[in-house]
Amino acid sequence: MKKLRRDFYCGDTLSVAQNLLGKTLVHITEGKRLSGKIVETEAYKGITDKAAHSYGGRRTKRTEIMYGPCGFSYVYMIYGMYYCFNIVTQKKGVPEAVLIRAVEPLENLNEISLNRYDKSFSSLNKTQIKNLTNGPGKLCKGLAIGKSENKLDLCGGTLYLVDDNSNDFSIKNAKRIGISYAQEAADYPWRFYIENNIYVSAK
DNA sequence: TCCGTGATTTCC
DNA sequence: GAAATCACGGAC
Repeated sequence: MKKLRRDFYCGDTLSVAQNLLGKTLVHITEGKRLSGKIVETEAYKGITDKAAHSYGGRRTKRTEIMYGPCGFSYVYMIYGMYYCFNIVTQKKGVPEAVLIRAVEPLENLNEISLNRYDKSFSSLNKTQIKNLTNGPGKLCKGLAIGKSENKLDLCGGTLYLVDDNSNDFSIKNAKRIGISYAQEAADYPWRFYIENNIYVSAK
């Protein structure tokens, strides 16, 4: 169980997005350890990617973190209600990132359940368990990732990834989700997921 | 399958 | 100021 070092996050964003699959996302909050295995990611290739917040070199207070060094978190709010968790890739000045779309909950299932539903894990039905963290907004709520988790160094002690040597799966790719406005970029197969994992948000 | 929710950022 | 937005849950 080794914490991933910064060089893991630095480099080609499409490669990092695939390498992230099977890794464990850990959030230490209020003395508790919440974690889940990453099963679905999407790559956002900055300047040339119409679906990215940083398309065309757009640089604002919100996107500033993407221009920094790799291995930092980029958490943004969407539709006024939900957060999405991204990992900044590439070197300083290149605003690319990987969106974590879904995880399989691993540790402290009861805390994750309370965060999501205000109900204990043992009271959940099958559908509720499946829906715990199978989407970008859901996993942020479940793992308690919000505004205060933005701009964190993933090489620190609060929010980080570990390698549990989970390699026994095959990777599928597909079009990204929810970006039909992005014209030709909407068809790029930059979504990656673990085949046959029930926590993947869509097939 | 569709629609209301609802806040932050960005664009004009 | 207005529009747009990398979702979700519940009503049909």
